[in-house]
Amino acid sequence: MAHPTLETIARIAGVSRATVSRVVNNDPRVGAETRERVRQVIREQGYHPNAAARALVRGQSRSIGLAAHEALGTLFSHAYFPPLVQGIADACEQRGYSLVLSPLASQTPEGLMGVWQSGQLDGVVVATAAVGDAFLARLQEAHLPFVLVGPHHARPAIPWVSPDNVAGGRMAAEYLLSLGHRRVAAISGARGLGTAMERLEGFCMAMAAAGAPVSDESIVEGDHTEAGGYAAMERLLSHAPGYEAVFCGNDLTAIGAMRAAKKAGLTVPDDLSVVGFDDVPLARMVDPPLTTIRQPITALGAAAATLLIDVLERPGELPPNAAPPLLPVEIVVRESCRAGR
Amino acid sequence: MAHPTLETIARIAGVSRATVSRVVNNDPRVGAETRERVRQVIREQGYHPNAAARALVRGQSRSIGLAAHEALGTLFSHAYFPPLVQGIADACEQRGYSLVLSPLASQTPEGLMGVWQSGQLDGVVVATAAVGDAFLARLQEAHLPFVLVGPHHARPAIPWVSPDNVAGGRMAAEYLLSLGHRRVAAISGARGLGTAMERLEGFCMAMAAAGAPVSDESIVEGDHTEAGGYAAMERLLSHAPGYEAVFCGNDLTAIGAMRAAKKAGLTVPDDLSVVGFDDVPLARMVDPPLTTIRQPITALGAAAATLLIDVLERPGELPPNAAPPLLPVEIVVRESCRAGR
DNA sequence: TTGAAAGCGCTAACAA
DNA sequence: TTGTTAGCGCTTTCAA
Repeated sequence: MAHPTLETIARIAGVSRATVSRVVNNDPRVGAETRERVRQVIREQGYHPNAAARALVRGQSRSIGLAAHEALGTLFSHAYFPPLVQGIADACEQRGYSLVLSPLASQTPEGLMGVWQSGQLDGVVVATAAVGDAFLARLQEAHLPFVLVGPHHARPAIPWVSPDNVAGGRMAAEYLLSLGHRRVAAISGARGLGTAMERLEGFCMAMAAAGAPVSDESIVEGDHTEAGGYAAMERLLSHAPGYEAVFCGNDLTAIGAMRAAKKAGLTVPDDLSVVGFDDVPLARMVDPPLTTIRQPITALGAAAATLLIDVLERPGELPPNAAPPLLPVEIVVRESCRAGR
Repeated sequence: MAHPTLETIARIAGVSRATVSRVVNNDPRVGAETRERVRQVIREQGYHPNAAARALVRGQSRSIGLAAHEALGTLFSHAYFPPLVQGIADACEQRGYSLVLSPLASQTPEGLMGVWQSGQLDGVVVATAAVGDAFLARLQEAHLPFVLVGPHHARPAIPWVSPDNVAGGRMAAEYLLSLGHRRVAAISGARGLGTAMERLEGFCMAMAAAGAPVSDESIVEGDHTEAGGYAAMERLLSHAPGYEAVFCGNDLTAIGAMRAAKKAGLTVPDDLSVVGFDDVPLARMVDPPLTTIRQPITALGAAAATLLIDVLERPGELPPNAAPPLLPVEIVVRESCRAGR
């Protein structure tokens, strides 16, 4: 017998299907003796409830999807994505949910809608910093619950989780300031990217609070890639040299910036202090090891999945406007900064 | 109307459920006019077939799982895993399958069996180098089709895909030999790990073919981690110094070995040439950039998923003993090797 | 505490 | 070419 069904168990145990179902679902309304006998048969026969049948009758699948706006091809090469997936997977396991990766692949709107509307998923974690509004609209149209990873202030009813980017930017600035640096530049991520803007905001706030100069010139736009960081640093160096330190919107940017600094004959940290953001594994391995703001990415993924599952299991219970908890970040001091003067 | 069903569409279009089903499944036995009308209604109503109902009646879910023997926590920190997942996901998308990540999380045998036996998955890709025999036995017991990523010769009936590790080991040795080195050591992965043994085998074959010495002393066992590579290199240096080059079982090992060499006052590549295996992203970023054997990891994932889906869709069609195609590897020459003498 | 029966949304064998 | 019908394996009233 490859796959016994409820019926099989019921017949062998001499009870009805309903009773077996109750036993399987821990319904208290079953006699102790009957329960034991049924359990015994279930064990003997190696019975496991059929997921599809359950999903059909219950109207939910106990699985959630992971969606990303970017092409799948690039996702797993980001240092960011894998630990995020891990956090999501951890939380799913803990709550007894399956994690389905497919919908992030089907990039055509039709493909996406097909998956989303098929009832295969109870909800989805949208793991992308730059969520297009069209994407969100489509998601809402699908009547599929979802949560966002990353800050989102435009549509208030959407639940989201995020690291405390503002605090991180502030920490970076305060650290550099504490080292005695005054002329501190910043290479941000793309304007319009909430995450990047928050980090920059924290940085600027701390600089302003200390009376340190921040100008249009001292802040250049990167794109969160190594190449972007390199290019941005080159621009910084050519247009307005003389900075003692630079705060970078993420680690890749910082690594690119260090490469450009080296190329320009500067030594990090002797001539230029550099602070990154994220603490990707690479950060500790570059030369010099990068001082950076650590983002709890795995925790972020877990928080997102947990929030989603909470929404799924207790619909309407969470006040949608409740401010989501910001996950704490911390500074990891390594060797890319040195005291000024 | 949140979710129209077949019934809804049938009623509106004035046909039977069967006809709608035929249209949805592209069954040719539908009149052109009827088909068009039904399609129209489907579009208007935003109908999408319910996945659970389909899975129930068809007895298959069109989704596959990804299983790993190791703890989930460590998986996504390996440089190897993310691109593998990407390849699998790519192939899944192409064939219209969903990829479910959950089963690699539930580490208890009961948890695993629950998922595997629930019919939620049509098959699973087992992505782990060191598959325990108990694990395989359990998998077979579940009557769930699966394929292995990585070489597997012990149980012949199990389909697997693998990079050409032997050729890779040979390439590394031949390259080092061509540079004029004779005293070449090797730091392998764990004995008993098929992948590691194949790489070493290729290396030894090429060395032997060239009449270069290989001894028990010149081959030490690592564990495919950076720390393991560091420790192994230290051992090599203390017990039998004077090697001109070292072939490492993977890149992490090579990076650790380079660190140990530096620590011992050796310069890479001037005093010691180092070759790695895998070509993880890190390989190009370390100093000096690592010469290594590139493994097509994403292609490997895609091949595994494709093979699995082939097995699922054409049961019995593939001769189980057919030698699986070995995916080609290539040497990536960077700056960690220098000509000898 | 237990069972009978209806039905979740779909496919497929059989009829017409 | 189309419709009727019988389930797929499960949960869940409603009765007993």
